[in-house]
Amino acid sequence: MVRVGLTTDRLVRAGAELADEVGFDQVTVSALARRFDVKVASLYSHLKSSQDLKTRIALLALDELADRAADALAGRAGKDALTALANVYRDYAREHPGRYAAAQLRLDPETALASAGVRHAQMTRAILRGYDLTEPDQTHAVRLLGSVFHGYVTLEMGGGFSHSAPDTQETWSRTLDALDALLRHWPAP
Amino acid sequence: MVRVGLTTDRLVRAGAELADEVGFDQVTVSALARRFDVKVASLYSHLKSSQDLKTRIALLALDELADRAADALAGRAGKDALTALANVYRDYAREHPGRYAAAQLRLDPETALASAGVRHAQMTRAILRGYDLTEPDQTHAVRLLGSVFHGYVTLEMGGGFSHSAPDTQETWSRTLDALDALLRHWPAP
DNA sequence: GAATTTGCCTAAAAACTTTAGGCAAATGCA
DNA sequence: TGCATTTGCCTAAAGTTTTTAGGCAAATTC
Repeated sequence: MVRVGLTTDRLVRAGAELADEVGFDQVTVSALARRFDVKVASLYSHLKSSQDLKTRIALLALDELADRAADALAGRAGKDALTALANVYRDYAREHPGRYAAAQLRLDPETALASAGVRHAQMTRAILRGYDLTEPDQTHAVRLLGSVFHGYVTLEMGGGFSHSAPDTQETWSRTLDALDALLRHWPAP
Repeated sequence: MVRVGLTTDRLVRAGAELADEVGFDQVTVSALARRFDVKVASLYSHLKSSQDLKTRIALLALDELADRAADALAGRAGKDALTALANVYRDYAREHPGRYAAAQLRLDPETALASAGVRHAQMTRAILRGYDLTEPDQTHAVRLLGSVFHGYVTLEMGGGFSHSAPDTQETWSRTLDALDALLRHWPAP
């Protein structure tokens, strides 16, 4: 009996690829076993459960996204940085729809805190150093940017914009213009 | 054998309640049958499939949301209307998390066109009549508003904002201030 | 009251999840 | 090198969900 060499890591990476190919909600322990040509039960030495697999894929995606974001932000500031970060999210979602969906998985609070989610918030905050916002407003702005990035990407990928006229690339760049303008002239309460 | 009086409509409404209680992804034909104390197969006279059930719950949610939005917008304009619409989404998501999740279900294009999704876009556009935007910019703004509303509500409900300081109500109202300011001074390309 | 339709049933197959226990390959150690 | 232990994948089996097919009795129609 030849051993395939399964590890949690290989399984999670394969699960992420599977997610991109067939959709995150189609990722199943059975499908993964099939992909490795191995019996289903064998995966349970490496994964606690189906939920465990999904959580690990989510954490992988959050990590990859944070790495890309860190890369993109290096040496940039102001609108340049804003655009770069925004494009990281949008491009990642297009290249890896299954992983992006995974990154949206609701994590329990402890897992969330240990995840790269924290890095994401920090990087968004870093962008705001290029603008002139006082502390409480920075937090509001971090949340607003997160909402726009995530909301836009989700709606665009879900086909929410597909039936109307101006193409979405145009809206995307106008949205970034608008956000930049907003951050430069953040309204008082 | 007493008849329970199942109909597609009752099943869908019960499915929506179930979604709010246990989460949309836990909604299953089996669970629904259990709730009516009826055998699973009996539901298949009223529902084509599990997917069919989910789609119908999504359509119900979109409809309810559109009805609430129409109500809220009646007699309002400008920032007043903007705030009202935004709060409809946020409140609905809080009151009916399962239904709100259902509303995010990806529908096939024909179903989407027949859904209340169209009404949502129209109402968002109606708000923009209170601001001074030319045609292509209106579409960009509709998309931006949709992104912010959906993104914010999703992140807030997913706990994405829960570990930081200023409370989310404050961010929400500052976000609406910011959007209002942005629409009043929409930047040229 | 008989005929038809309708509603819920039993039965059964297929897929996924998860646990328990087994055997052989890999690894560690004298 | 040879033996003991650990590790990796296996078989077996039970539980859940989805879906189809066919049956019987209640409700509706005439």
